[in-house]
Amino acid sequence: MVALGRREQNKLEKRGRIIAAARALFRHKGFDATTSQEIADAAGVAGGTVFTYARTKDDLLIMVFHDEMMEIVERAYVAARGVDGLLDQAITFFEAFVAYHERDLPLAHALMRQLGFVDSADQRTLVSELMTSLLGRLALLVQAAKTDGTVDEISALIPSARSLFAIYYFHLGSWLSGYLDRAQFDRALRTDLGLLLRGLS
Amino acid sequence: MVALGRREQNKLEKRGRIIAAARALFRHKGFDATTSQEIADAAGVAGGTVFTYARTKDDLLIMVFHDEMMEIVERAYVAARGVDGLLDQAITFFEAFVAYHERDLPLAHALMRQLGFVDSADQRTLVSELMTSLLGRLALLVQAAKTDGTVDEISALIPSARSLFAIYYFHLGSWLSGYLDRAQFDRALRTDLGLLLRGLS
DNA sequence: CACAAAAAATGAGTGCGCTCAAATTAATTC
DNA sequence: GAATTAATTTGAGCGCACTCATTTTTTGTG
Repeated sequence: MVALGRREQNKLEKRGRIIAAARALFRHKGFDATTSQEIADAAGVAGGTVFTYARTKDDLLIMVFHDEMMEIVERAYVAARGVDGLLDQAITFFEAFVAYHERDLPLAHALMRQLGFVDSADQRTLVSELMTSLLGRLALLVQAAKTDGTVDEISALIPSARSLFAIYYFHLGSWLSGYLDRAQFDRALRTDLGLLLRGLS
Repeated sequence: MVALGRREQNKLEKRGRIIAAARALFRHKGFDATTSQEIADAAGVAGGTVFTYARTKDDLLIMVFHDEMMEIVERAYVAARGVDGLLDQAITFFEAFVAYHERDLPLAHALMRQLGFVDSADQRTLVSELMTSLLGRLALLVQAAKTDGTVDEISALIPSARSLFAIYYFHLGSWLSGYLDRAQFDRALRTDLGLLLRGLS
């Protein structure tokens, strides 16, 4: 067993307080309206301390989402396994994320904007972890749906999972950015995922 | 003929100066390093004036890209028509954008980040215009490649064009965000576009 | 326990995006 | 062409994300 020194303990606990404070404030007041000073106050640390745990306020947003999103991936996978046909499975899978975002659209907007381009190594680590988990689950669905005899390695199915996700992600952005309303989003997603399954030609 | 009053004239010309100044400075110093005051100075207006022509500095970035991107769409279409097979046509098409971004990666990063989520109506207008043009051209390529006898309306081919673009856009983000290097990007793009053409099942 | 070295926290300070009340300029009316 | 109204410009000022020299806390050593 690895004994965490007092220092490590404190840091971990403080980090937790900061993320929790950020989450609560982002939810309650919105991302932009929340100041880093408020987060610091709520976490019981000085203003500057926040920035030793997160390089930017944006990093904080990613941290806030990371844990919750990891759970949604599992929930989405379980839900998807409960339906028949890869198309409906994929839609059910993504629906779990949409439902999650729908509970706090303004924050979803902020996240979308942040994910659009990731520039810090810290963010990349968190997002990579999330994507690996998400694509892995999707790939499992694809694997189970394969009926053509070939027993593909899961890694060979990542491109398929990635393509499904790419299409979902594009439409998600269109919806959150206000190009599509929710009904249009659902329709476009089904259409385009279907197209991917069937093939363009 | 519509006579533009002196006022309209001035506004148009001033708008042009501001965008041109922003473009030059963004290219020369980078987006973040350029201050709105510098743009104002270079355009010969007061600091506040910049924000009557663009609501935010981000809007300015979209404006800077809009015109150039519209041209790239045409160039990309012409280039794509010169090759055979929809897959290679699509790759050639997107390659034109990649080549454009490659000339100024830092700025491409900034744009990517901005497109991730669009919140102002001004931005939405510009981006919509661009996407309509882009998807229209892609749809033309798809139409020309159709050999199955069906004579589809161009609007019926938008989902196909959209799906192609969605996959490109996802990989573009992965590349610009540093998840993929250029070679990996090329490979992933070809793989996934091919998958879309053939179909997952 | 005393002391030194390293790590972490602090908060006043800085620069920049953006606002807005006041000033300027253009259009309109008689 | 003066007077009135409307549109545009202006720049000082504000708030907030982020920095960094200093202080405080923790760990390691004899």
